[in-house]
Amino acid sequence: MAQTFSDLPQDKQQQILDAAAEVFAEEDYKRASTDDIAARAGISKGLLFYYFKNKQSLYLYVADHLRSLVERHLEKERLAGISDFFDMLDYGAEEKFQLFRRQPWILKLALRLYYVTDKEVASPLRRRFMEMMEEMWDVYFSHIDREKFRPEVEPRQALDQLIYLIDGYLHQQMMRGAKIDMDALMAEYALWRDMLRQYAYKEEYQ
Amino acid sequence: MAQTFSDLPQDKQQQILDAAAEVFAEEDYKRASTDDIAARAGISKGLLFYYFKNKQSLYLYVADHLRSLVERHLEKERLAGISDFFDMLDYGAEEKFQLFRRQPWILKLALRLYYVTDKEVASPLRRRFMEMMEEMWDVYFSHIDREKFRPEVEPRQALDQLIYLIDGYLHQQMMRGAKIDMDALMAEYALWRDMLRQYAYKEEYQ
DNA sequence: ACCATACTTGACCGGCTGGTCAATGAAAGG
DNA sequence: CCTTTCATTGACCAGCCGGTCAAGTATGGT
Repeated sequence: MAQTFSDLPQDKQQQILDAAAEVFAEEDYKRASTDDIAARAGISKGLLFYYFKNKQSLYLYVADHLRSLVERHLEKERLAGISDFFDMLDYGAEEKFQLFRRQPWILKLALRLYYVTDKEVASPLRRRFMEMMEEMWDVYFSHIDREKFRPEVEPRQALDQLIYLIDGYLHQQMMRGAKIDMDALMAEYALWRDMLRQYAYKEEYQ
Repeated sequence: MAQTFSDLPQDKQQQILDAAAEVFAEEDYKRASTDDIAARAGISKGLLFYYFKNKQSLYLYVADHLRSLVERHLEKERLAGISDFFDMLDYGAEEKFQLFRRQPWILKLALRLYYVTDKEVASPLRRRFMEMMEEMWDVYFSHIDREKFRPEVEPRQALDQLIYLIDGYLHQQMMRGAKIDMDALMAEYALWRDMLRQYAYKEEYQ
């Protein structure tokens, strides 16, 4: 976006961002039309392109906005006291589940972004997700207690596996066409966490 | 497709199917153009629409073709003798890895189809995947030895979890933009299988 | 009141693409 | 040959959509 957009009054920014997020959550990148976004935001298309160089940059802006929204939601203070890997997982999971339960559109949009394959935005989005993962690792997990792990198991690997499970599960649910049921997801999560702990932790820490 | 397409000589069918598969593997549903497909197949667009009612039905035809191709590849005789859940997993995995290693485009196309979000084709594709999963379950796993499982673990659940892991892993790899490394995937697979066995099987069958 | 600047509009353009169709060619049958 | 039937072509149409721009409106300073 240009300078100009961030100078707008909060509520007008919000109004445009909401419209864009809405349309981008409902439709494919290609099918999500800027006409539609402008109309829902109650502004002309010309103005939309006055704020944003093109559709792609609007898309990426929405993605960045979503990211910062999720990050802002996590209370960074509480996690300082957590040194157990699985406690940390629980903490992160709970915070996010809470957020998604309160504002389901966030999850809906996040999933769209996560599964985008359109070549015009896929690779910049990829980079963002990789960054987010790295940052998450650094902030949350880099100084957890490795002593509890079996020597042959890398904590990062265990985290990745949990991500895969969630990823695959959500994808499957999306394919079923069902609304994402947060309670069911939490139940599954608890199962996976226990399985992973059994696999990753030494006997005495189970 | 119409009657007419299946009456075509094999090599011409192949030529068109190959072109379509190629384009559909490279691009989004929306971006994959019928002009392009016709050109690559060496026929006119008019003829393409003479064979197929519309782009959607061509897409689904390609999907069905891929499915039958994969199914035909599995040797159904050998699996009759397998009653151990994890042996069966190994068997299925090996067969598919082999296929994908020999013809990487199959995996590439399959992934595109698997992650399609375009509303014009997403839901029919979904249905196909669900069917495939059910069929796979019936053929491969419905009569495996449940005795070895801990009573609280459902075999189907364990299978689903493995699927989630593979799904998530492949998606992550795609996001990295890397070509899918089949050897790395097999190594990961072996890990997951062992983890799952540890979790799902009674002590004495580990 | 005037002007300059910034904001806002919506008509418009051009490119792309799914799908159609009248016309042409080729085969088959008599 | 002639005719009927089928296969094949490619020009064409209509709709959609990203992006532009000349023109209009509001704002604020002087």
